[in-house]
Amino acid sequence: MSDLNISKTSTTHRPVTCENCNLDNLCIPKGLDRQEIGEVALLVNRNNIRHKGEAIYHAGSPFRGMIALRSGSAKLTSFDQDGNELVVAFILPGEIVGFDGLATQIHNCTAIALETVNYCHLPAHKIEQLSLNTPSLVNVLLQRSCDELDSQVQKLLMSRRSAEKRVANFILNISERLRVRGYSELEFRLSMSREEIGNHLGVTHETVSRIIQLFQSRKLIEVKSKQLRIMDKKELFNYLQLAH
Amino acid sequence: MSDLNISKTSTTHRPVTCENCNLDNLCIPKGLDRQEIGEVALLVNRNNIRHKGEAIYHAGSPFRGMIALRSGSAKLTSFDQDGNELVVAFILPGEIVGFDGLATQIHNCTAIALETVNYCHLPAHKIEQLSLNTPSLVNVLLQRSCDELDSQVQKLLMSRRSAEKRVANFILNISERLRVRGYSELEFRLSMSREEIGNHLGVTHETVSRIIQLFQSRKLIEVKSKQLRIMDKKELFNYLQLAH
DNA sequence: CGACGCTTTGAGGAGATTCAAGACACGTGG
DNA sequence: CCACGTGTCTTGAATCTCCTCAAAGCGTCG
Repeated sequence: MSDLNISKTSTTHRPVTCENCNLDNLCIPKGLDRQEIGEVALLVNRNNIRHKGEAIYHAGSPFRGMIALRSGSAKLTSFDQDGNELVVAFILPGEIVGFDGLATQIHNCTAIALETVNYCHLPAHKIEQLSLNTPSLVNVLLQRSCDELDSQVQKLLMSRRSAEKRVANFILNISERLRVRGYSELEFRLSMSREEIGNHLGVTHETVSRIIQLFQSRKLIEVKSKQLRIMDKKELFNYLQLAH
Repeated sequence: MSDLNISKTSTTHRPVTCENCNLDNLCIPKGLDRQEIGEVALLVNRNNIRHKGEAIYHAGSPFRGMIALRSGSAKLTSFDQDGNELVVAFILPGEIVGFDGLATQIHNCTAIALETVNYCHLPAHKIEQLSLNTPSLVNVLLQRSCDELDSQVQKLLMSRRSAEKRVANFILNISERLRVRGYSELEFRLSMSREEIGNHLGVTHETVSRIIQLFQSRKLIEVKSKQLRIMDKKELFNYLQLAH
């Protein structure tokens, strides 16, 4: 059972809306005031489910709107002209996808569940509606999309470093994102395959495997299949600073 | 004298504003109606000049607002913790920078002129102002920022291909962007150094140089220092399709 | 005209890939 | 509950692409 599947929703019996969602400080509502959150909440479809391997949306299909993950994890992928997959990002609870369809109104990427996911959906036509009544929503989307741009630049910076540093950074990055979401930062399950990690980082799955074993042999981490435990976070961090 | 410096502004003697700018179908006004363009035009500072090597804004400084290049060219760069430069993008007339400061209100990147540039400036505080009177402006910014995200994904896809393909794609990409802007698509001046090209593509300047010479020896291009002529565009394009 | 920076070219080496094979984990059905 | 089969992960050896280091050529600008 994946750590990411553990339900963290409120224990009351009221239906969960944006107002009482535990992810409100991460997701679309971040930065909106109470009233604005209420307006968004009215337009969001909740409790959509996808199982492992199922797509939330497909590249080439019309813009569906914004998707906010509530539980589980997903990957955002793109395909080149030969059909080769590129894992653009891994998506954790509270994170938003869909920007890849906003500019052209056609999705540029495919979002696929890595395990059972529950997500909220703000449909495309309701975004236009909201942008008239609640202009600050568009501001929020602009903010999030620029956040994405910033993190793309970070990924670009990492892509110039060695395979070891990329893997170390990947582990620390996932760890930090889980921590912010209230999960354990030192012990978690990697819901994606070595192949998908490698694809995302720009190395082969063999290289990922070798580096994970190397980190294990140096007592930086402990790995049993997809389960991962960080044993020496500080030293793992040092890896990123080292020359060479 | 750089091709990019050739003035393409209207030949009338009226001052240039967004309404009669030749770049209106590329820049911020793209997608806005006449009235909205007028509103934007009132808030834009025009005719800002920077010379080669000068910064338009610096990483770490407060968000300046959006910058639209009118003539010349620039590079958008980021720096890692060791001060290593990463060339995130090259900027041509009609293109917009500044998104890197929008999310955090602190610029994440530095924009530097590669030759004398003339740019328009939509100050940060006026953006807030516009977002109230002209909500569609924020929509436009959201569109552009998602465009940027799409093109980042394209760059990510290219970064998985061989150095030769990256250079071929780079040349074709610049060529296409110049064409759309009304410049010659087959003969132009590369305002950036081999070092900067390599940095942007993730290869060394020696490798860029070798590949440019290779393309020249195969009669795909003709290069004299920074001046470049595409001799066989079709064949250059084929390079991208080939396996291996 | 000289000096500096940018570009080109060469030789050797390192890091990551490719190909191949074996180990392990997980889900299915007996 | 265990045996089996498939897909994922690990490990090894050979290869290759690109980098590093070094030096020479060229262009540009004071």
